[in-house]
Amino acid sequence: MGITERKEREKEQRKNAIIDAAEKVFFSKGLDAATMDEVAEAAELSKGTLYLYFQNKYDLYLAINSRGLDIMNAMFEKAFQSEEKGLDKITAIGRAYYEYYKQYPDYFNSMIHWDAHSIDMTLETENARECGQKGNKALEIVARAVQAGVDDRTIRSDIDPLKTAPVLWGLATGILHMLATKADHLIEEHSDIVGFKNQDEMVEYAYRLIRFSLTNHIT
Amino acid sequence: MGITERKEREKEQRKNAIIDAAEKVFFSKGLDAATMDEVAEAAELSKGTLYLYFQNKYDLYLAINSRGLDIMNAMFEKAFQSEEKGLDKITAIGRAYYEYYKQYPDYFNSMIHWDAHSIDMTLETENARECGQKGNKALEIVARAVQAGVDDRTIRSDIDPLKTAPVLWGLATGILHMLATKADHLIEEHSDIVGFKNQDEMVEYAYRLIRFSLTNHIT
DNA sequence: TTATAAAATGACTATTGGTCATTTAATATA
DNA sequence: TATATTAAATGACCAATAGTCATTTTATAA
Repeated sequence: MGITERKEREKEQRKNAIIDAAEKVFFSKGLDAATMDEVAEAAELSKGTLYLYFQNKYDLYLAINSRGLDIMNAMFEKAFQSEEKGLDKITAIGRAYYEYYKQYPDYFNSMIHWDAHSIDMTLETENARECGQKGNKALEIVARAVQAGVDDRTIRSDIDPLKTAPVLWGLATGILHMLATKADHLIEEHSDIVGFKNQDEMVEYAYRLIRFSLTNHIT
Repeated sequence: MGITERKEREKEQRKNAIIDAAEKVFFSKGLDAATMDEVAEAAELSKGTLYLYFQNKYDLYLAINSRGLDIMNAMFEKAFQSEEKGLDKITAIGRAYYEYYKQYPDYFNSMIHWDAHSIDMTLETENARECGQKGNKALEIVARAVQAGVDDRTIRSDIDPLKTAPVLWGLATGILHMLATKADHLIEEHSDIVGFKNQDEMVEYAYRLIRFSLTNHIT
């Protein structure tokens, strides 16, 4: 009898329905301002039910973030596949990261909040673990791309993939964080300090710099 | 009569005493878990008094962050002065940033929270403005260093200081954020993905890469 | 049809950010 | 010095909300 399976499936569906509702509420109001009552309302469930599926408010937020990471990793995989050469794979992943930021700003922001929260709170839930694993997966994709670049000589041979991948990740994340949190203000209000017309230009410039550091320049 | 001046001074002192107390509480418990009652208790004042000096909890947190930015900028200025050549100034500032992260991890973390908060909440208080200005000042110091490097030819002549400064800032911040939020976990638990023994090594590697991208390599 | 198990509910509690009428202290005035 | 006025501090209070749990409802098994 497939009753257990069906129930399992329904449970998963309900869980996803809650996450759907939570996205709407959290993304429109922000994590702090959003209330669990509002999420319950949006999900057409009672508040108590939410806590049958998620340990607490932040655990639910991590479930949202986990979804975002899936989308991001899918975009990374696609970018990886789309190019032949290692260096081009890296560039493609970098562009995919920027695309992710632009197409899914709310998911991207959830990553920033995840980061900030990890400083003073470590949650030991399934969602927290999944987020961690998916973060590692992103790193692995980058590492594979760097390795490919070392192998096909499109990047400098003295580059260590296991060192370069996390560094590239940090560098790109730093730029995109800046876009998400400060860039617009700087570009619009402080053109005397920041010489970019828009975000595209800043990403292009930053990526070119990074790319430059990976390639060989001895003639 | 200097009564007004003295009162002004006392007000400032009280404000600082509150920030002192708030640092202890916020840094030990984290922004969310800390309560205003605890801050009041630590400051030996009633809770109501806190709100005579700060608009709300987060405004008080920004006052803490503002202090951190002062320390950071002072370290940057010192680093800038410590070297003759532009490229060395940039390197020194980068190292000062890392030193700041290590010596004042709590202040550094407050910057991360500031970032994250700026996504869904913009506070229009004096402390918020001060933080913004001090952030810009950091950027200016970097820009001056880059300009010096262009002038003395220690960095590539096609580098635009007003573009490069914010990018460098984003890159370095990205690396240090990673150290603050993920690096230890990655280094200890995922040595198969991340090839660093410790944080020092990661910063060295990342900075070398960035430095490489600023210098001339045509023989 | 009845018993059992699973899922959902929503009233309730505890916590806490923020307020404000009242009190206390400091300064100015007579 | 005594009194009036202004400034600073207080803490009881309120509203909002995360999280709980005894009770009810629904689904499944006997």
